[in-house]
Amino acid sequence: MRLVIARCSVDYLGRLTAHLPLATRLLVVKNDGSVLVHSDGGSYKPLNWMSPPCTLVEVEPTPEEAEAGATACWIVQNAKSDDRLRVQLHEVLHEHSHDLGVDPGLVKDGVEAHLQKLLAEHIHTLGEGWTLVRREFMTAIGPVDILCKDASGATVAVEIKRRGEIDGVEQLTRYLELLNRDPLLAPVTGIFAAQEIKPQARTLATDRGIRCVTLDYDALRGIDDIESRLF
Amino acid sequence: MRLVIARCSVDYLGRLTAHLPLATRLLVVKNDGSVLVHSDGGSYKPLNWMSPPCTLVEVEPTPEEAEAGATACWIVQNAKSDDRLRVQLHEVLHEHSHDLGVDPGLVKDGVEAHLQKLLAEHIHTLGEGWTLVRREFMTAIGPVDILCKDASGATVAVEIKRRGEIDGVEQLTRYLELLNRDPLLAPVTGIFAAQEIKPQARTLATDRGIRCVTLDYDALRGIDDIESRLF
DNA sequence: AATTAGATCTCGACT
DNA sequence: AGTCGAGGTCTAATT
Repeated sequence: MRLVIARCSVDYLGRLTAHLPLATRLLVVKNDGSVLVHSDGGSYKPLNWMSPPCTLVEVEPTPEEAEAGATACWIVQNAKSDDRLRVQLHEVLHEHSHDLGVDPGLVKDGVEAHLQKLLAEHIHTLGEGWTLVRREFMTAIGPVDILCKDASGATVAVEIKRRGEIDGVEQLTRYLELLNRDPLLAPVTGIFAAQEIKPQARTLATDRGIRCVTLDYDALRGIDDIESRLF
Repeated sequence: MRLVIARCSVDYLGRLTAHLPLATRLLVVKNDGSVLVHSDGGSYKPLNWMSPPCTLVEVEPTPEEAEAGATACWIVQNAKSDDRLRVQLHEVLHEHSHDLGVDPGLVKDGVEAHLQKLLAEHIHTLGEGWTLVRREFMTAIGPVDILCKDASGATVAVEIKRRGEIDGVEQLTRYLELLNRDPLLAPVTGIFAAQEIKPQARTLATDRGIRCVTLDYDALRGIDDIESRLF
């Protein structure tokens, strides 16, 4: 990894064109040739970048660029597309290279998968006497998160999201349409379950007769802990 | 901006929990307190990070952490949520601070807006004798990208995407439903136009009687160039 | 390899 | 401040 702090201007040419005027920025060149251009603010997204696989070549600035003050020019070319980054270096203020080695990588504990597992294990939180049919119930257009039956034995399809938005309701609607064509299952009703449900999504769901349930992740985990302590 | 290359381990606690085992990484601390943890590969996304607004405090490692080799510990706490990053520093290999100042920001030239403009200007590419009604035709649920009339005078709503996926078809369907309630416009048919249309989206659109059109950005630009040269 | 759904999405525009 | 749509999305899982 090579770190350069420099006064520079940057041009990107590819799926769009973008230009960064002359300013002081951090340039990170990774081992795979990829480049990040960061300013001293914003979030983790760089102002500009080139994704691997790509190659960096250093060229002489054109007479016009040299006239404007450029001392060097990087051309970063993507190997698969014709995306290209052109960095004009005017003044290098700091430079350091270091070999980091290979990273062991991130260990994650997901949320939506965990929510699905917890809710499937405690399906009675949806209603007294409810029973699980199965998780990831397969249909022609994809898996339904949870299929279960209410106390009367009627089928219910549950769609789970971390944040419930309008496209989640659309997705569940498509599943319900399909499931209701199956005489062995019909009539199938729907539950839209999420940690947080956006007002528009709630309105659309309610309008379509889909029940909305707000999931409390910590509470579900709590139930889980209590029950695992009991048994 | 503060750059640190160090052997470190990182834990994130917030919307999910994640752990990075001990390894050599780049730590970037920006002026607003935000932190990026980068390895020497991957894309522009850091292995782990904390978005602003947040504060970084350096604390003594716990006895257990010190035992394991930690010499310092950063706690990066988000100011609005309870997201938190804990960085255990085992060995600092390089450190450098630099004031970058405020960045003038990125100048962009978008694609979807440009596609919409080009198609509106050359609406006849959709069919002989077609005429533009208007771009961004406003409805109660949002603007339709392009409203036009075919050679027979029938109204057509066009939804434009760079990449045509299923939710774009859903969006156009909602517009068509609404537009067809207006007796002055009905019957309104739909065109789903994109540089690239995913098979599932094409199937759904076709099933609903929506015509799919693949847009050639370069060709449209070409027509534009030729016509501007002619006139 | 291609497709799809999720993301600690991020980012901007608009209400 | 919240919502919505787009992204040079990126990324991981699955077909």
